[in-house]
Amino acid sequence: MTDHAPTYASAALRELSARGFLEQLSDGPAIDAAMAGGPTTFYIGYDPTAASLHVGNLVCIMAMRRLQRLGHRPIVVMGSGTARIGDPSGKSEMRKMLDAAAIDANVARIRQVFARFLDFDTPGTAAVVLDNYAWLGGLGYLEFLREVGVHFTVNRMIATKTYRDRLEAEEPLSFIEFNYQLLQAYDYWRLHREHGCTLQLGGSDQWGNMIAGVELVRRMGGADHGPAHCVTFPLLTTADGRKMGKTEKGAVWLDAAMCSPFDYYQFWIGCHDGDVRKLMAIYTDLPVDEINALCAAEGAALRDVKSRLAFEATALCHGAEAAAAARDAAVQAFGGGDDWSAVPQVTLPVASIRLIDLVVDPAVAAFPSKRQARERIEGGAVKLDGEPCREPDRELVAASFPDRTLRLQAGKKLRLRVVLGG
RNA sequence: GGAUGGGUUCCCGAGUGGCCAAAGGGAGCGGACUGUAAAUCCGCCGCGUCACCGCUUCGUAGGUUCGAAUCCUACCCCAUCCA
Repeated sequence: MTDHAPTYASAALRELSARGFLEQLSDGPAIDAAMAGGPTTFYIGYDPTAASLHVGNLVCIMAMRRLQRLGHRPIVVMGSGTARIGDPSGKSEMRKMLDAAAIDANVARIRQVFARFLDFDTPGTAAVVLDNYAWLGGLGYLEFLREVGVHFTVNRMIATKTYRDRLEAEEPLSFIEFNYQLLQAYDYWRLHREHGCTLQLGGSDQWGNMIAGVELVRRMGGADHGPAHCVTFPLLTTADGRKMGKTEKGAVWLDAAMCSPFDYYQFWIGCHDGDVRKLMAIYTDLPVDEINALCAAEGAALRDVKSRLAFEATALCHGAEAAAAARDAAVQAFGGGDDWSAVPQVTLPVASIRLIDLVVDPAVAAFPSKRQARERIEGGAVKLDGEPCREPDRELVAASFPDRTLRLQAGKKLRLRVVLGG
């Protein structure tokens, strides 16, 4: 990826390249020239198919942040319209269709995430959020076919990876999904025409859809703002080849309600040694030189570099205060401290409970089944207030703990304050 | 349409009538070690108040048998080859 990195004239591409963002460019030299020549309006689309974005999506958001800081103008497109269709890219089965209410609820929550990463105020480069339902919602079928449909050949479409994979696997590709690419291309055309957008960014699985947009803009004769381009970013994997951003508990969400700052911080600090530099380059604002200097550390010193990574990343997403709290909590919870005030807390509405029942309670969910919980407890995986407890049947009585609160430690990762009674 | 081989627990993959909840490997989890990392070693790895008991599982539905993942029947799906 960084093998023969070309030298770019634009600060934008130099920055993205140096930080490991670039995967494919529709026309590198042209993009470089355009961005070197002045502010470029670019966009990324997000389909609100979940209530929050996760760290996988964050790659693109950080790229937007980088570009905005270099004077370019971001447009975030919330795909309320396209979410009603479902993008088949990278999926082997049709996604279940979402109803309008669910989509609207998702949009409302996701919008808030962007406020943390992008600047919505500075005149000239302020980010804007648009919703493609605004132009897709009222689209007339005949009109759309005549205006847009004529520019696509089915021959060409089924040759693209997204559709070809599905067809070759002989998995059903519904007609509604087959239309997805046209709608995304149409988004680009509208943004180009009405907002002067000349660059689309996205994950590498979006290449086919994005190129379709680039071509549509050209065919629609929209040269007013210069040619349209697109750039993709790599799908990040960890040093041992796993998809970035997944943990045992699922995706690492950016919404504090779905993934606490404490857990978010833990996600970063738990990364592999070999990933630290790459993650810092993409997920923090630290200058490349500083990252290189930090990552020169070896052995145990890398631990401090990781905590820096975790702090920076958490601060961006949840604010410096929450990040500091997460860091302090981590030091306490994993460093043998007693002050767990910043560690996540759950309350169980009972005056007493057996250890095994506690540990399996949905609110705690330390282990997947009672059988395993029993085995783990007997194997010494659980500590209460710092003391190992190997008795699954031990009755925990609220009154015997200060403030009816106990510090629960289960396995390597889970740290929780448990309040009994309520 | 025909032939042959196959569908096994998260994945790969053994198992061809009882000793099979099902070898082995991977992943995962827990413990030790450590740097909340890696490597290594040990343990666990369907569910259940749970050691030697019960329940559910080996493509689906039936059948034979005291007893089946293993045999029979039909059906579905996959791979390769032929037309």
